[in-house]
Amino acid sequence: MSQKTNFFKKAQAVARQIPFGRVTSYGAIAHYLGAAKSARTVGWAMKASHLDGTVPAHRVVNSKGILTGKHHFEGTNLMQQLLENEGVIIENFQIVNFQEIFWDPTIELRKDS
DNA sequence: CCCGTGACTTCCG
DNA sequence: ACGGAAGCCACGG
Repeated sequence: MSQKTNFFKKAQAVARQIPFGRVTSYGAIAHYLGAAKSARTVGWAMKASHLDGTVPAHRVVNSKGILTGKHHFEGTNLMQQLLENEGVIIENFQIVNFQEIFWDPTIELRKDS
């Protein structure tokens, strides 16, 4: 199986399921995976996912809605531009309507049909 | 094999 | 309420 690392694979899977115009946090994904303290590893997966090009890592920010990983993207404001392009309001590299567009996998991806 | 780093979060004092 | 330290997982040297 290609599942070298469940955490990595799962984090990428969740990030990939993020709907358009929505954002989430590392902790939310980590908590959904059952490891709230492993948020850093989620960010690692984002980096790898970004290299993979199949996961919208620009939709993933920290708990404060700040584009922490913007510096890891191409250029400097690419991440912000992508989010704004989706209708996300960002000010000073921070999502203004973060709570409004926050997408929680623990709630949205609830096994509850 | 051991140590350090990293796009974070939570707990303890 | 604020500040500092620990925790967790994976990868690189």
